[in-house]
Amino acid sequence: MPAPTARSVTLDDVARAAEVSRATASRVLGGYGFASVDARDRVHAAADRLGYVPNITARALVRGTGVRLVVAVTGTDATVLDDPYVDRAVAAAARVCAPHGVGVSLEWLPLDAPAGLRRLDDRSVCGVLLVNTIAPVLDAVPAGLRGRVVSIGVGSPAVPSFDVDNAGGTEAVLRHLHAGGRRRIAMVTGPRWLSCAERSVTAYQRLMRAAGLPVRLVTGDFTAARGHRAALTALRRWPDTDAIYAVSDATALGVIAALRGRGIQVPHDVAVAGFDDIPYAAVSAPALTTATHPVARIVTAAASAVLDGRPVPPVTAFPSRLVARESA
Amino acid sequence: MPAPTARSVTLDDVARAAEVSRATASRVLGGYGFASVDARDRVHAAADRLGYVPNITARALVRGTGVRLVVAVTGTDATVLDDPYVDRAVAAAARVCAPHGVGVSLEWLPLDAPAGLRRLDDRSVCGVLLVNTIAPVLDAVPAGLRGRVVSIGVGSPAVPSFDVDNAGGTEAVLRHLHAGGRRRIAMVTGPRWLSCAERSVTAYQRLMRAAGLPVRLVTGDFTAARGHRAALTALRRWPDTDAIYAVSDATALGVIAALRGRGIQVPHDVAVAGFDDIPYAAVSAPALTTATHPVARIVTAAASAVLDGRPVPPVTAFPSRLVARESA
DNA sequence: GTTTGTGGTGGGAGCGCTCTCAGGTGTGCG
DNA sequence: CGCACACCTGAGAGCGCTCCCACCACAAAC
Repeated sequence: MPAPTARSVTLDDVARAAEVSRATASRVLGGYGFASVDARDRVHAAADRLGYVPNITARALVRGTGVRLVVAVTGTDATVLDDPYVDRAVAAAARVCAPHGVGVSLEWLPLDAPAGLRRLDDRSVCGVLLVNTIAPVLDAVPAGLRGRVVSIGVGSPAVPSFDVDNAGGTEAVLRHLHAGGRRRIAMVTGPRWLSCAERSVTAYQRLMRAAGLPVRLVTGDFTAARGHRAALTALRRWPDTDAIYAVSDATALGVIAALRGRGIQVPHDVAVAGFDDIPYAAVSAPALTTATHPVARIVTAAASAVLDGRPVPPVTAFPSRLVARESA
Repeated sequence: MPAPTARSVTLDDVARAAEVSRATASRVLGGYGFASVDARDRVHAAADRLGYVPNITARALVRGTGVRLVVAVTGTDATVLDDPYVDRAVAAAARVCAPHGVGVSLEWLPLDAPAGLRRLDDRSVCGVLLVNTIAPVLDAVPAGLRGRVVSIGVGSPAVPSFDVDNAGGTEAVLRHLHAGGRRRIAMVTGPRWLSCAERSVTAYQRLMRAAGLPVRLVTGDFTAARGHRAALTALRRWPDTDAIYAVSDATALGVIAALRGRGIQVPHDVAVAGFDDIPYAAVSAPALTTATHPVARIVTAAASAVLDGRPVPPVTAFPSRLVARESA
């Protein structure tokens, strides 16, 4: 339970000191309505002298605007909150919200309890950013939250989506591998319940089939550890694999570590590509070829949309771009 | 400007539906004071039926408790907010705060404007976590914020500190390098204005002098790019360097990339060690030897202390532990 | 002279909640 | 029977703010 904070200077104090009414002080400080130059000066002087800082809680209460934006991450367990993608999203959201005096909360939305969203239907919540979410969660958005929820990923008629062009990014990576002469390309997927990761899988399947190449899928979960295991599985099943495309960079780094452990040269024997362009992709050995997308821009756009409360187009797609480095 | 949220079910609605007064409903839902079994049942039933969610803003206003916790990061520019350490801190803080309905804001505190803290002396702020801060900022903590501020790093008489044992961690790493036969150990520092990073430098200097070994310092800034440059500088100045200790893992990964670029074998020719144990330390090539410290635990402790408002010991130190991997 | 602005001001309601306080009603005990 | 002492309840003040609305003074237009 947060402890009460010390009493501070209120608008009443300022008004009294400036010898005007609270309404006038509010008008001056809020910058709306009329006020004589004289009153304006006196109020500003008093506010400065007293060190007045408006109480955002009270403002939020009367305006009914909410004071925190929730980043809700869907997943099987709370470890999804440790994802670097989530970290970046929270940081970007926090930066957008800070000037509004709005805080950011991180919530885990269990995969099997989509109704958990209801808990957020509280007027202190000015918006929700759904990360890595699934259709049942979108369907469970309570009416009171409508218009204040956006999804970073899959959308729905009721929930606008700000999304990465996973299919386009996947295509760029696969074309690059193909251009490098790779033909037996395995893919380490994300969790299969996550439709935005599945879009990459669908794109992979489509492109491989179109090119008459074999489809080789191993399920991963975005983590490096799982990527490590997945690489070994792929090599066991299809020893002639000459490239591995991982749906996240963390996974790709795990794949590279596994190959190194097996004495397999990257990219000479097996090329490896990831997806995300995390900071360490550039300094891994070999430096990781991946697809980049503007997480910060996506989240900034999404958070701004929620905060502004403007109507938003149902889908805003952000392009993904190939970053060719050493690993493929 | 956040948009007004839809009108939702209030305590009055619940009270009316349960045919009790607002006070009784509040008492039942708040779990304090007396209430007959009958009233209790009716209120709970009504709350469930109506889908009542308390408005945390209103509660915070009347209790005067604040609804957001600010993570304030000191640095020369806003890019400090992209630090993975900061990301982890925000995520951990958000997780502690969420159950209290408290949001987390991220603020950048310019290095040359310690008074920026004053802006936070607002009753909507229930606490401040100072990250990577410096003495002038601590001295500038406004009176109204006293008791609600803790520092992750250097402390002061007015501001309790939750800190990593940088000196101990540095000692552990250097002893490990020494035990591996390394004698010409260069160090890539953090920003020189950051006293908690400087503690590592002091420990390095002390230990090297005590062992009669040369002190070789290059200034870094925690980034991989700077680590890359710093490694080249160190090699130019002291070509016989046989180990590089970087004060952050990101820096160390940059160092390894630079050495690889020069065709220098790690750890055969030059050993490399970092500090932090970020997730990618384990999957880099070679896997990075580093010192780990419990960021999540530190921040959790700090955030809980602020939220609880209990008096806190002036300094709480968290041990740092060597993680020996391949790079040293 | 009356009407219609137009700039300026303050009263006051009310956002949704907590919590004090003054009052009940019922039981046990001297 | 009176009194203390539970248990239980609701009226109401008030957290700090915004903003509607009534009001006033004065000037311009009819």
